[in-house]
Amino acid sequence: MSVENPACDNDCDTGKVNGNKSEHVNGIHNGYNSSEKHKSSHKSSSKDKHRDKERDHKSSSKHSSSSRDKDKDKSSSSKNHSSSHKSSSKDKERDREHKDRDKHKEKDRSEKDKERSDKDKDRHRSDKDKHKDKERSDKEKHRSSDGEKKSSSSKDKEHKSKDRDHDKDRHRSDKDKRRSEKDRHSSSKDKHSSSRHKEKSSSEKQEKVKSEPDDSSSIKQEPMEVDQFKSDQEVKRHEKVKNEIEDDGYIGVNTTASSYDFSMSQFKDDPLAELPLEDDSASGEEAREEEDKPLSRRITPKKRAASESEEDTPLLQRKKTKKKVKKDVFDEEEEEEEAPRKKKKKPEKNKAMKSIKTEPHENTSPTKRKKKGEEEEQEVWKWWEESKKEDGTKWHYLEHKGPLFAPPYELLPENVKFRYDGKIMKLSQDTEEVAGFYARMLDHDYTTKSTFNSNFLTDWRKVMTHDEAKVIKDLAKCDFKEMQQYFLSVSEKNKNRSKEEKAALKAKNEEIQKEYGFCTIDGHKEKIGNFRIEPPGLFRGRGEHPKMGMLKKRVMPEDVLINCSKDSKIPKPPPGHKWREVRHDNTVTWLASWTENVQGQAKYVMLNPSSKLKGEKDWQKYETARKLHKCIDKIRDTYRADWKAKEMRIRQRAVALYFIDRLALRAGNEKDDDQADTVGCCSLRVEHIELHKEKDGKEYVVVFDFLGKDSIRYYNEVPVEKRVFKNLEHFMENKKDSDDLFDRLTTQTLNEHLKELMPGLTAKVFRTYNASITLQRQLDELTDPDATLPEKILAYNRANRAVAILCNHQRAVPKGHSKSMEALKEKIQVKRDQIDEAESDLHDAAKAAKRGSVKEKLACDKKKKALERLKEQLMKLELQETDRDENKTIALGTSKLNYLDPRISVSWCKKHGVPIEKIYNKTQRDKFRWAIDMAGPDYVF
DNA sequence: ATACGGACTTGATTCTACTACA
DNA sequence: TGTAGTAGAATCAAGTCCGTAT
Repeated sequence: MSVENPACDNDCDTGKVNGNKSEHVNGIHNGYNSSEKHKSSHKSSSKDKHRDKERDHKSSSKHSSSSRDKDKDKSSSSKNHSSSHKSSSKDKERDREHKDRDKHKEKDRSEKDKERSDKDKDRHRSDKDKHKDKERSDKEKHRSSDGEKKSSSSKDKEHKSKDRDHDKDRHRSDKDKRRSEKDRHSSSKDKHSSSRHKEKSSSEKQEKVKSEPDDSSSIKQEPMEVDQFKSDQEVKRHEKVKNEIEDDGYIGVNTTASSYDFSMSQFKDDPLAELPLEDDSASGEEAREEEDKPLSRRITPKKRAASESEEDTPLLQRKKTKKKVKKDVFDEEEEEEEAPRKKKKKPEKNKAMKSIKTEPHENTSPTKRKKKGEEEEQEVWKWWEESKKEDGTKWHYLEHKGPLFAPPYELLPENVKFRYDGKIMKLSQDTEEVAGFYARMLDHDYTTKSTFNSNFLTDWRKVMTHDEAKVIKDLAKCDFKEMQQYFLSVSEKNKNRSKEEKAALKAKNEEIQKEYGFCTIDGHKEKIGNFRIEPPGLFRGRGEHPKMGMLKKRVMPEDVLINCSKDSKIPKPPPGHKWREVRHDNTVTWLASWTENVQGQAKYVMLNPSSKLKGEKDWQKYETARKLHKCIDKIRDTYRADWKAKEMRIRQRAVALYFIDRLALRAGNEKDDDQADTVGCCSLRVEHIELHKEKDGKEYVVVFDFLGKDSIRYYNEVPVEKRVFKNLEHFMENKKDSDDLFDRLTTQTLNEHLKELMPGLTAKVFRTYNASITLQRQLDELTDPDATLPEKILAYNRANRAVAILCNHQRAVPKGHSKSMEALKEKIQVKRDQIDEAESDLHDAAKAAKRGSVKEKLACDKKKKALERLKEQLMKLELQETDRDENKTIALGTSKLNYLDPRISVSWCKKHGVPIEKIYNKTQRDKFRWAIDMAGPDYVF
């Protein structure tokens, strides 16, 4: 199947290809070492590496499960050199642990194999086959032998036979291979950045448009499916749900949980889709206005720093021009709100803010909400009912207590020894602290990676005393075992704390939260998101991060910038310390910041998502997405037309945009070599796609396979239009695997172009837009107004899931998943038996009732009711089963929190009488308070 | 033009607290 | 009452995008 944006279904073949997301392996492709990567200044090196990696990963995936096991064994024995000779006692211990883990893994593996093969089977099935499946009973399915499944799965495309655990194992072993391979390659590493440039010019010459038949006229507008991987359970559920519900029109043509139908006609019927594009001239003017903004009006940090005295100059004026544009946009959108919005008089905020403490502003409309239990009444600031600030400043008054620093290091007890080369060694405080960071991670896979180990050792030696550094040179000779044991025992002790201790601790934490967790902003008390400064530790990059294992240093007040109102009570640094700087910049939202030493990036203390500052921005984000909805047709027409453009630059842009729109890919900024090698749309390389004129019965299939954000694998097989396909072929001509696919395109140029199409439009808006519109359409499609509450919730989760799949949001299979599924299944079986029993009981009772007395009739009624109750319970359990299984590898949270316009969910809840608590938990309700308050049942995205 | 860095959002993982169950 | 499992919260890495410096 192709996972794609259902809203953008105007172009491709009807078919779905069985790509699948289930095996987008989570961050686990990191298994090869790239410690040398950052040393090489040539991008090609990392790219080559990546190619190697992918090659490996392709070939390795061909392994049968047994060879995988072998690999695994190999890997455990072939851990990198330095870590392989850790002290023998440690090894034993770890071995034991590994064995335990392996046992579990083995179990999991066999199960996963089964599941995977099921999935694979399903995935590759033609539609006809799928229909056959529908007819097959789940019992039959379960009976079918594992072996059979395996053999069928092994025929499947290699990629698909993966899941996280396997990958982890495999990669660990493949790592070494890769390393050696890489080394081999490294000598021949091409400096392709320069070669790429050369090629650019050469390919420029080739870029005459080949006259292709205009196939745009033959756009197929048949329904397109976002099909997901199907599993055993899905088929099973499919049957159940289909039988029970489909007749009622509960679910569309294909009722598989994972196959959603999206039809263009539906799209076209959308009244909003037909709305004319916004006035171009107006938007052009806005853009011009933006451009016209004098540089002098803009604030630079330098300026800021240079002129502490300048603080008083009205900052609000500085960004006025820009913000005016924003404001216009926003206001315009606000008018479209169907939720009645009482416009309140704008409070005068910038005067005498000092005097305002935590009292709610008189002009705001706080409502009082009684929270359950002891919780006192909480003021709710309905900022969304106020008009927006026009001047672009983020606040007028800001007061807070400053960040909370990590607790100081506590020395280990005397009896906890560190040994080097078998000999006890007393470490200095700093050295011991850093050693402790490593000891805590001993159980983690990280410590088996040589990049991690070498980075750690390097940084560790930096904090050592001269004498220590003279001795400690080989990590393999270090024995952290006692330290690790100690930490484990401490955490064990913490777990077993008495009630009183726990209560005391809780109280203490609440106290801290009370003191540091809130700030006063424009007269309102608001929650801070992360008031704790990150404690020191070892950097844990995701994927193959060249800096993993480096020491994240302790942040001192001298490193911290404080941002607050000049006239506020300025937070006091801890005794004996000073802040690095106190500034009063109300054009930013952070309260404190510091620079982290590993990547040199700024870290910020910011407000909680429930705050006005964050909420307003969030709201605005969805408004931009809604605006895109109005001109999406035109934009799609534009990029389709651009596929035929003369200029390569424009064609590349158009094809990239098509991917971003249809597949919800991320923009894909350029990355440095000292980061993990991951890509997005604009940074895709030739090696990341494969073109198939024909694949699995589909024409013009593009296979994407790359590591995206967080090194999460994106794998998708997508049938595209011929013109896109031809363009891609053209883009790939005369290029090496490691060359950029879109060599004339950067995120900047793409976004510039998008800005011209619609003010405020950037690549990421497409993700938001497509996620939200998908949710809305899915909800419309999947919700049966007459369904029971659990069914409705299942429908919601499915709609949510469709989005998560579109966005490729994955998670590791929860630890006890298979176990808990089994338990659930057992429960269901028990329930079924009960129902059988109840049915026969009822049968008897009915007979008796026919003959007779009132008493018997009553008994019969009673039995009837009991049976109904049981059936209801069964259905609930079954729904739970489906939901849980479908969610196994998919993370719903991210899309719920970041991509789905909450008003869609809120209106759905209101329309269908679903309590909002069933959809949003407390934090989410806090974050989306504005939406809950504002959206009525008729809200349309 | 492009490199760089600031500010903010997005995202998976890890920690913790709570809940359901034996 | 203790425990396992899970949901929710916290954490912090890794993106996007924008403006400025070079």
